[in-house]
Amino acid sequence: MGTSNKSGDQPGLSHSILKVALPVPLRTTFDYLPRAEWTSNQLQPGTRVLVPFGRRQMVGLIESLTNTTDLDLADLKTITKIIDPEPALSPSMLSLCRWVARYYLHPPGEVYGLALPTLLRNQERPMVDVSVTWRLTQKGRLIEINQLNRAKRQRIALEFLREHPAGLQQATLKGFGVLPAHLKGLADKGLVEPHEQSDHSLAPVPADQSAPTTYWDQKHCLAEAPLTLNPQQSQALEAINAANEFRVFTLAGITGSGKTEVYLQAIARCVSLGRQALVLVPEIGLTPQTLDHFKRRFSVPVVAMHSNLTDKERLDHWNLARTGRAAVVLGTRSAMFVASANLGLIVVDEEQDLSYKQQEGLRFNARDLAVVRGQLESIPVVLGSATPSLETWHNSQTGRYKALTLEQRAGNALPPKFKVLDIRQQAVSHGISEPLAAAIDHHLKANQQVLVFINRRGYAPVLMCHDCGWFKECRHCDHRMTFHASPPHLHCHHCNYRCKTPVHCEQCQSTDLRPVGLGTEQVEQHLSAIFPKVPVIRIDRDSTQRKRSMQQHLQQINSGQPCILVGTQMLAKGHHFPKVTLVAICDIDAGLFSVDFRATEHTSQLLLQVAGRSGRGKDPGLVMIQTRQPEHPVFDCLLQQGYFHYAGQMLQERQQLMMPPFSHLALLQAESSKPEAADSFLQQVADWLLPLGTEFATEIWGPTPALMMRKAGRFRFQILLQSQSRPLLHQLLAATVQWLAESAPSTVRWSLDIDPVVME
DNA sequence: AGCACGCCGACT
DNA sequence: GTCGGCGTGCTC
Repeated sequence: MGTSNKSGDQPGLSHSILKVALPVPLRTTFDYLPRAEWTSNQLQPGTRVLVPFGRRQMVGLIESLTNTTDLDLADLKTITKIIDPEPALSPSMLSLCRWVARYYLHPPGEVYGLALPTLLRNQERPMVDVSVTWRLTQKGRLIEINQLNRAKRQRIALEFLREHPAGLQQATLKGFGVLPAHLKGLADKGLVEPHEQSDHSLAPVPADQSAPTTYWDQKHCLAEAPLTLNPQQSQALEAINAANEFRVFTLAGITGSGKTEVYLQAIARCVSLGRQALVLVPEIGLTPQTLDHFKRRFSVPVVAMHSNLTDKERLDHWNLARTGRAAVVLGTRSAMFVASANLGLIVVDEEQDLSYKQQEGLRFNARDLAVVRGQLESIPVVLGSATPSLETWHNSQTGRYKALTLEQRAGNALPPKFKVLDIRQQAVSHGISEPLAAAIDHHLKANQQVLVFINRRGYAPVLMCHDCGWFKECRHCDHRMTFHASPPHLHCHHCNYRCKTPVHCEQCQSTDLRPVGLGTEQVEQHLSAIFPKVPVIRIDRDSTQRKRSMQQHLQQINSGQPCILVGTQMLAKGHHFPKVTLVAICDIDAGLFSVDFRATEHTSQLLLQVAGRSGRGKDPGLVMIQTRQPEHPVFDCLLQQGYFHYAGQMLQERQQLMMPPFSHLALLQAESSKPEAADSFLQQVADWLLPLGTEFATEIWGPTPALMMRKAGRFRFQILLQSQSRPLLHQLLAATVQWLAESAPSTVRWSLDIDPVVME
């Protein structure tokens, strides 16, 4: 700790120190000095800079300006250079990032890194692509070309440039074998000169000169006519449109009730006011169809933001949004960090979806950040869902969020009928009971399609020795290997380890190894056997790995011919299958009895989502649920009285147990290659934490082994912290993180999950 | 995270 | 004798 020479002691040196965030896993920024010739305009927070760090140069971001430092002023290094002529992050994005770093107790440099496209994170690449054009100088125009006979490429370049007096792009010249070095050679001789030009891909010029900040025609935002809204939809739309400051709306509507149309019209109104909209969809929901739907509706620029884009595409889209040229940004959770110059509305579709929670690194929840960002930017936020998360539902019940409800199915579609099949006394073959098989047959004969849902891929979750009960476990995880039939192999779904199918039992040498339990492959095979004339289409991660296979499957389904769809949750989300009239849920029981206190919530949401795939056309839908637990309250309460009633019941249970949303959780995990290291370290943490529990009104549970103690060859332990006071919990966590960063041995990796949603 | 420095095993 | 294993420590 430096005590002398604090710059703050020196008069006249206001704001002469820059706090720079660097992409290192340290919970601090680093202080640097600017060069004397730089103006404060060049040094605005959010600007990218190159700085010496250790013995290398790193790209960082000016976090703030200050005039004090904890170090000796003489120890500070000087910023090497300013990379961009303007800040990469706006003040509001900086505020969001600061909030995130504080709330999730995460290294600031990594948070800012998330808000920048990869290409800008560690490269010295300019923010906006500048394509370099070369043209001849006066000397280059006049020189006798034979003087370049000894430099063949330079001569070629000069010849080309003489044919194109307006100049040629460096990339074009490269196509003729002229490299930057050759051009540099010519430039050194004074024959050519570079001429910088901003990338034309960012070109759409203001259509209306009187409104220079908007890059589209506000009077003509729509490319196709909106649908007619029913009274409830209109009411919801009006409520959203009336909000001109921060306000969170929950749009709760059963599947098919037309939430999307409400979003689209709210977005239309937002862009007609010249402002931008940010729309978040679940990972699996951002299909080309969704994007097409938006692009078809709007005549203003819509850009996508998701992990399948190339780095260059992401940079371009980011720039379009940042500079206000993209009217709508449609993306997955990471899109919450995309800056928009003039954001007017945030929509989060299917807000309960687990893919909004990042499960490693910075474990943020994009839905929660939507609310924070809405508040920072003073704009309305819409959280839409047929089956809202209990947190969101609770907030809308207590009036913190404004509840909007859609109860009518759009068009003439009727709600599906539910039938619970008690299969305890039934003959069940490969997961399909006789009454279910009969119902499938019936629907197929009526020229309808059938969807069979099993949330497990592969053939069977276990391949077991019939003589002694032995089964193969993963060599890296505490988990059985899943049996896959085509091609035959064993596969660990937790670490991706694969091996050959064993021929005999490793314990008793018996060759009688049998698949136990259900997977999509098995059901597909069985249904093909009993309905040989009907195509059976399996949709899961394995069957859709090839690039266009999902699209091909969807095409076949949309042709409308009778067929059976077998699949995992991939089928449950976001698809519209108008010809499906029967949905079968084979194996719901596993989801009802999990140790995770959120299991019933997630299972009921998934069940209704799958059910919602049926009867979306003109024919009514039937949902058959096979179970050995027909008396479970989920069936009575959820299916008879609906999700909102069931949500109320689940909330009461949560309140009795003082679980979220009636308390706040944080999960501290530690892992190491040797079990003792992580365990004993967490024991130390617990010893340190326990005496503080009372003072900070926080309960400390653990350390306990993680549900799967060994995963991918590492041993995992955890401590769960629970408190009714968010600020106190947070204070305790902040102190804990500091303690951890100082004292964790290098063999132990730890992570902190604030507001965990799945307790692995 | 990188990248150094630093102290003990098998090798051109 | 050295090349190199990864443990520890530091980065404004």
